[in-house]
Amino acid sequence: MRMARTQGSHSSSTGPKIRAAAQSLFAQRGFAAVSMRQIAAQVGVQAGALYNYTPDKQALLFDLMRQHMEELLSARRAEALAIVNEGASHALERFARFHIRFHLDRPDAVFIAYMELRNLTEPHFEQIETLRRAYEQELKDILSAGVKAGDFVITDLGVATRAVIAMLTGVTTWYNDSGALSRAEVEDVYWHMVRKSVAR
Amino acid sequence: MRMARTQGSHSSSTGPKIRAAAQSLFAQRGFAAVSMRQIAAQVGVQAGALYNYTPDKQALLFDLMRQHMEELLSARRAEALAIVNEGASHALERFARFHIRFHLDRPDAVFIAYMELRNLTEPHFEQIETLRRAYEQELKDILSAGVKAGDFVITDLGVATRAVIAMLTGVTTWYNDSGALSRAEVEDVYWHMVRKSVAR
DNA sequence: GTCTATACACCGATAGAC
DNA sequence: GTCTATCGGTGTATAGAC
Repeated sequence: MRMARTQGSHSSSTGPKIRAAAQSLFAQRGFAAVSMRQIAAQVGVQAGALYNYTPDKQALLFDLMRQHMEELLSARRAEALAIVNEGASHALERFARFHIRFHLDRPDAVFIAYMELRNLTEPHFEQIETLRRAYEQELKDILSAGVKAGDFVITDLGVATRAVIAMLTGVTTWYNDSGALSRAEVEDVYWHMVRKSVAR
Repeated sequence: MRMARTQGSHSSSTGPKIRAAAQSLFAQRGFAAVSMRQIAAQVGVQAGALYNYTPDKQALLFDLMRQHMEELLSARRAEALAIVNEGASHALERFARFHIRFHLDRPDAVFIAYMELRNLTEPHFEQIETLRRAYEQELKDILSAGVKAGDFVITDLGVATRAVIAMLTGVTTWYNDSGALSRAEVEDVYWHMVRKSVAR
């Protein structure tokens, strides 16, 4: 039986809307628990229409994660490029504050990037992992330079890099804008701890 | 059509087997992506038999998480009770090494405890959260005592507590027994960083 | 580009035999 | 306590009209 068309936006902005809806739902409930029908409902289209924008559900997840990681890496590199010849300690402070700020600004994307890695197919996983390692390397280079300059004392460079990132990223699991501390105060607290953790 | 019985263990150990299978599968693929049929297949029973042991799928997840958190808390308290009158620095070292050891020994349970909180119903979530806060308090008490004694300098006690736990728990995301570092070496590296992060 | 409709598979949970 | 069988629902993805 043929039915009259009941809705449908024919909008050229459907693509971004799908991405936004998927990001919000994936972060809230998890990739596996969200259906294409739920994403479509949030956008205001039927489920079949989503396949004009993504070959499948998993590719939608991958696009979100890749965009997030590329944004993270390029934002970091842009900030690093703007500064030249600063000491290792200032570079570390810049990295720590950047990391906190960037992550607190994007709670949904951050959550997905950390929780949904196992839902990527192998080639997609590899691409995300490459981006993650490149970002990690940014911090590793700072720590390495600080050790060479005698500013830092670090037992194992790789472990220290991951430890600092884990500590900083942890802020996303508890920070709330309506809590007792402002973002600037949180940045300060973490920066002091990071600084001391690699100090002489 | 009635069929002949084809398998079924009638084993009294089915309960533990179900828990083990669920833990392994939930950790690998995520709670929402695992079906009761898959768990049953790994145990060697039919899906319906699982409901002799759990009222529903979500209660199975909760039991795993509660057991893990209770084990974590009681193991920590048992170790703390065995020691009296040690300084804050030694207490912190003990906590750091305990945390790393306990978490590296239970990668599946740890992964589930951190990733699947959102799949708990509200009353179950509250119970797990209470246990998590009690464990966090163990570290907070150590840090607090160290500040009072003048051993530590900490800007914000709550943030520092969460930062140290996040740093230590991070070891589970990369450590591999066949890697370059032994568990003892990893403990040392993290302990040195934790110690300095709260130092004067 | 979106719709309606549907193919085909799988889901959690339950009923009742043994 | 486990089985077989099934209920009612939902899943991803696709086909074809407009």
